[in-house]
Amino acid sequence: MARYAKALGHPVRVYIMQLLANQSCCYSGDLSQELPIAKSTLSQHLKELKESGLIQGQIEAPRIKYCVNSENWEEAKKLFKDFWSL
Amino acid sequence: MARYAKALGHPVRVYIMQLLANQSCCYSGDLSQELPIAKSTLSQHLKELKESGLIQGQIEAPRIKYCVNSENWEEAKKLFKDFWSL
DNA sequence: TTCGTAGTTCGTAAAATCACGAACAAATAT
DNA sequence: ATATTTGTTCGTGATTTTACGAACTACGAA
Repeated sequence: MARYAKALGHPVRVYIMQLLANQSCCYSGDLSQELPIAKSTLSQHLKELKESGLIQGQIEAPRIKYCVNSENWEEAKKLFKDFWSL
Repeated sequence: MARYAKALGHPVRVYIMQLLANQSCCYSGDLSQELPIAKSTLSQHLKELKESGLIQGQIEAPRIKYCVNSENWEEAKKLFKDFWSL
């Protein structure tokens, strides 16, 4: 729970997850264009999201596709659902 | 959203909020007994929860009663509910 | 008034976070 | 073979977080 919450504890990461929650997958480049941060900074945020388990990345040709990690996403969802009594 | 998530990004603070979610109010001393951390550390966590808006403290005789800040709690609840599509 | 209780604030230190540019790796395109 | 695109990793700082003990404040009890 705290691990997932921590991962969502930064506006950029919330933004990314909201995007992924809608379209389930995206490329780092897409994010890079929309967000006013350095590529390396973005990469770091993606890494943190990956380490939290919320997302996973798969190589696809020249770029990397980031997707929600469904299993952990559902786990987190349940934890938060219970936490907020939803 | 990120602000609330960040506040919940530590096990001790999650514990405190889970407790408060059930009984709505508690004293720092109660927490101090249950948690294996220094009083000052606990005080800091409570301060962060206060600054995030999730709780509020009111002086009551010699001790301080911490309660859920209902308004912000509901706001956070809604934000998370929407975020997770619950 | 003096003591004990409850809790905060201060000072300190170690670790983690956030952000950037530069250098790098891997694949594709020219 | 060289250049371009895509993204990671490295090195560096500034800031924040986490944690502790010690000192302090405020209140009630003896």
